[in-house]
Amino acid sequence: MSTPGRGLHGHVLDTLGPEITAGEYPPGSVLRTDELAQRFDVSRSVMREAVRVLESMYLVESRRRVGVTVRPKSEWNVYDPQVIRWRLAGADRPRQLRSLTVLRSAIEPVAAGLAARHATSEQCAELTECALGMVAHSRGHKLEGYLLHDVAFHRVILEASGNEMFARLGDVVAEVLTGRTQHDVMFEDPDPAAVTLHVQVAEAVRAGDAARAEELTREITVGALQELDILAP
Amino acid sequence: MSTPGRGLHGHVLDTLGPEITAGEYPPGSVLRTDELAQRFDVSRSVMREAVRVLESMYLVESRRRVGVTVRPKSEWNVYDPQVIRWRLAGADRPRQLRSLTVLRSAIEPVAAGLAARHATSEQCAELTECALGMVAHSRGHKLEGYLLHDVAFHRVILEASGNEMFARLGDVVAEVLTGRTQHDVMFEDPDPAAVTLHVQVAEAVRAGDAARAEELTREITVGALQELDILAP
DNA sequence: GGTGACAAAAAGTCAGACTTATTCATCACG
DNA sequence: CGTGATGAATAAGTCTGACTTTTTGTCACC
Repeated sequence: MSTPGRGLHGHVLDTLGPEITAGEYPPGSVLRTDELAQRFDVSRSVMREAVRVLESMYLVESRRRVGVTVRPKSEWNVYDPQVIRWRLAGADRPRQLRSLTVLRSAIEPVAAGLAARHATSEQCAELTECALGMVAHSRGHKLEGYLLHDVAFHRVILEASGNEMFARLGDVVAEVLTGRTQHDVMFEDPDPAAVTLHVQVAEAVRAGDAARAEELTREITVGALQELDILAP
Repeated sequence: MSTPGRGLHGHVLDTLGPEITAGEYPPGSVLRTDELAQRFDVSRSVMREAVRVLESMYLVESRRRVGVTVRPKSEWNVYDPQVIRWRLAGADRPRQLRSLTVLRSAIEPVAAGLAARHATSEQCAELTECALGMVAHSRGHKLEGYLLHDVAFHRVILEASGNEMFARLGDVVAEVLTGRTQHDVMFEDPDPAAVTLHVQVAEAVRAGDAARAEELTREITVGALQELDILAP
């Protein structure tokens, strides 16, 4: 995924971004453009472009006569897909995963409710197809296939909500679900109850039952929270 | 409060960003770096830095031999504070305001519930202070003072949730609330019921009653939705 | 009609010189 | 002593021009 190697400045970012988001430079640390350019063996122009990008992510601030200072974590643009990916690849991956899962638990039920109101018939069909795909891959260690349909399912829900802010979280959810399968929990077949819930959500959306779609999705996200030992109220 | 005039490339962005987010260039439009540099009377280096930033916001894509092509709206990083500001300042401000208010309605109740569990005593004190400030400015056309405390209130809630993703939405909520007061609805004193709800939320958080804090906040956000004629389920 | 070579176009890269704002230290003055 | 002005050092900011690389479109040729 991502967009690696789109030029020299991209390569610089692929190294420097993870370093910063991993907290290797404490807030207030000062980097010098010239030194960085030397370190990465690129020209100052290229280095400057990379710094501009980091600046637009609120990871650093460039000031005359001072240098490039690292901003405190609390100011980072944590919704930037690139930042999310860097952090998921780094040391505070568990923390990031928890934050994102809580975010999901807030967004997805509401999105499902809206989807029940706004989904087109094509989207309903896609949803059903995804749910059936999940069922088909729910037994016998077909985790890759299951994941594929799971991701697609949640993507469709978010898009069908008709809210662009929700729709853009599709990538984030995909990242979380993928990470969960690849690294963390879920060593064996998925929880049958979760699979059933997805099927029921698809039904509720098709039926236009917003309240039911919302509640069922809430149950799904509560399950996700519990997997990470995050207590549900 | 943005960060205007942080260099020539910033000035370019202040013009070009709003143009793109306003949809002046349809998706797939091609811009040339050299022409843009001429238009803004800056060097190519400066123009390239600006393009890099636009690229990191997924507004454009720069490809060799082709030029800088504008991406479809569906790919924009709509969570970038800069993009949000540009769009709020532009033509589809109403649409943006609706999206963000729906987002609020999903996030803030959950955040309030978490705040009831995690808020420090200092945060509880701040919250009460904000709520009282709202009460004090709720009558007699003191909209500026009311807004100030309202913004602070929601900021504290989001921060007290302990979730960094929620915390970073403080600026967005501030933007929405400010916009609402300055341009749109709310010509006279705020709804007394809303004021009361804020006080009650502060109480619930202090008491550690997560369910009550969540439900009361949900009522607040439902009110915000209704102000924009967005039907509540 | 498909295939491959060639040429044009635009972004990408680099090096070097110059400008400008900011900070810090020094020093004179109250 | 403090305090404020002065000036020098510093690192980012900017510009220019030359060169490279990749991609694409075209055109001849099979």
